[in-house]
Amino acid sequence: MSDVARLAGVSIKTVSRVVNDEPAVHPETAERVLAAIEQLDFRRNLDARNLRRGSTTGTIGLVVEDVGNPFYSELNRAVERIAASFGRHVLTGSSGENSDRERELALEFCARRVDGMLVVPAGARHGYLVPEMRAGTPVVFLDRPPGDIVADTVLVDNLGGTIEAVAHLARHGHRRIAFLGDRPDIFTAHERLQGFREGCVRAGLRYDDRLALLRTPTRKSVADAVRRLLTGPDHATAVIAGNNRITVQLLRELAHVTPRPAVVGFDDFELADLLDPPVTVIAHDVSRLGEAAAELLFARIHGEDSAPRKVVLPVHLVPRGSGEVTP
Amino acid sequence: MSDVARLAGVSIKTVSRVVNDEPAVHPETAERVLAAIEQLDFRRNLDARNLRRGSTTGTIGLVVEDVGNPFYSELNRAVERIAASFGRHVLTGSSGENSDRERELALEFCARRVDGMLVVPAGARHGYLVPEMRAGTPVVFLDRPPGDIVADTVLVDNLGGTIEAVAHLARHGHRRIAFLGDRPDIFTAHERLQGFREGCVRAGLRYDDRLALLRTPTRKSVADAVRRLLTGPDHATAVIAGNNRITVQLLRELAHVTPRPAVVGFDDFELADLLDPPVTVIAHDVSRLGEAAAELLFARIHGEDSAPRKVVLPVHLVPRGSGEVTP
DNA sequence: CGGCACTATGACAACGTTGTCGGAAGGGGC
DNA sequence: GCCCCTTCCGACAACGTTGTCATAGTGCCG
Repeated sequence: MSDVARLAGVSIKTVSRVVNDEPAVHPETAERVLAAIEQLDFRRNLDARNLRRGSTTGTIGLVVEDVGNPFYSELNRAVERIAASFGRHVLTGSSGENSDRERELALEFCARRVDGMLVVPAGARHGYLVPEMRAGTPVVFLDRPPGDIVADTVLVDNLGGTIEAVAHLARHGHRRIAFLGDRPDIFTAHERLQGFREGCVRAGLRYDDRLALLRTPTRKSVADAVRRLLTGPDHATAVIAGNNRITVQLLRELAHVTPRPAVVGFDDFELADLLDPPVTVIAHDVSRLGEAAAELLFARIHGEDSAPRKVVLPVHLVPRGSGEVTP
Repeated sequence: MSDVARLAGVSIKTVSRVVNDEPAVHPETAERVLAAIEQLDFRRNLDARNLRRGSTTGTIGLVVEDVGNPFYSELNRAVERIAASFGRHVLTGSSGENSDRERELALEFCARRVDGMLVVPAGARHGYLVPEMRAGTPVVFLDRPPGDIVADTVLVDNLGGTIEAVAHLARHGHRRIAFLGDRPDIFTAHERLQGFREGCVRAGLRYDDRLALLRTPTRKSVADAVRRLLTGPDHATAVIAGNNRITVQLLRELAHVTPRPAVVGFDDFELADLLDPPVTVIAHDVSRLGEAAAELLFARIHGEDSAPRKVVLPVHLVPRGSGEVTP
């Protein structure tokens, strides 16, 4: 900046005025300064500016499990949209369902002084964020609640959705329904299992522990589950898949299984309607989830200091065929 | 920091030493300082640190068309992986295929002094980046080349892939093949169209202009294209879809069309193998694309200053059924 | 005991901006 | 001629760190 000032024959303060569009600078002087800036390829140093002004960084952090997963990328897009409307940018990170990595990312983002943070928890303990929150970085949790603290949270109705799925299958005559979920330490997986149980009870079915299997969805684990739950003499006639990854793996495994069990998947996914049979899902509005969380976060950033809120977004069953098979 | 220093009864320099893990500080003193830090919830100001050290920001920018598109989100994930291995974070932005927005994002990221930037161009002019690049921010373009400047670029073999698709369909007896692409001003769309033409020539087919349609893929435009190209007396018996969005839209439109034309899609996508019939695609390794670009970028960041490189990654046809239909 | 090396610490300047304040120049009213 | 107001501009301090250098104390060697 001082180089610019020297070249333009003014003081650095005047240069500062020009780059900040402050009034009270003669048009002719401004012109000279702009020419000098152009000539020297001057870029003002944002760090220095922020330091001096104590201003915000203009970014928010977003920690998800995997930015490559369509579910989270849709979330990411929605968050980005809201952030852009508030003139902010988004710093993203994938925890890979690893709580240490989640913590590392979240603290790193705080150290960068993001204006706020959105976190899809991977771990169950979030006390490490309390000092940050107290220090003024608002945090909103989404899709899953924080482990051991109270904070703003936006969830979807996992329980209700799974209950509805069971009811739907029961209405179509299924008496032995299996549930295939993700690791039980993941909140959504746990809650959907609860919904499964509750759904069985409400539908008057005998809940059988051996019909619920909770594992990280890999090709192998799902194939194994199919073998154990959906084939053999005492097999289930219908199955509920606990999330989009599981549904996809499951469909892949079921491609050559006959008779084919009825399937209902939690989370909608692209092309579900084009498969044969089309896949019935418990759908929820992922964009809405991201938007709601981001909007809440910006309310906090702008000073809203009411008690922590807990929002639960509705889900709804989309019947497409795969869940309407009669056993 | 001075508060911490006062509370611990040391100078701020010593506090600085502690937070930076510098040697030559007495363990007991360090303990006192750490206690004070804890008690006061001290967070060091990264802006000041960066200002003083003139250090890098530790972030790289990534501008894509839409972080919500599975293609770009996979790219994003790959970039993030490489960035993490270099201890960097990723700032993402969606241009929405709008060149002004692309420019705005790119310049904004530069103003934030990212260490480097990856850009999937939306526009055709990138002269605006020259001053930034000269000022020391390396930029690597991926998936599409920059418009009017020379810079590092990582592409996939659009031409070869489409030629192969035409050859494949021709081998299965198709003589009238249609091409459905995105807006012609998008590089990949244009190049794939060229490949389509060239492929027709090589396969000894009469190239018919009316069989190629380039539009933004919307429900309506694709439905219209299906009506015009794939039905009626003189209809094509096979169609090549120019990217993943178009393929999906196309499949949706074709769901109830008989006889069903053969289909080959550019870009692989999830569940392509589970559709009926499974969809033949020209596949390329999206993760590899992101990794190659990110690796090149980090080489530049670390001072590699050879001439701008142009990398073209291979594609390969994955026959699955939809392209092997005989007319 | 003088000299030297080493450890632990602090004073101070500097990084590149911007906010505050004050001053010079010019114009207008009395 | 004097005062006051407005417009334009610069000197200077401050933001919160860290690098440089200096200093005091300690232990060891000859």
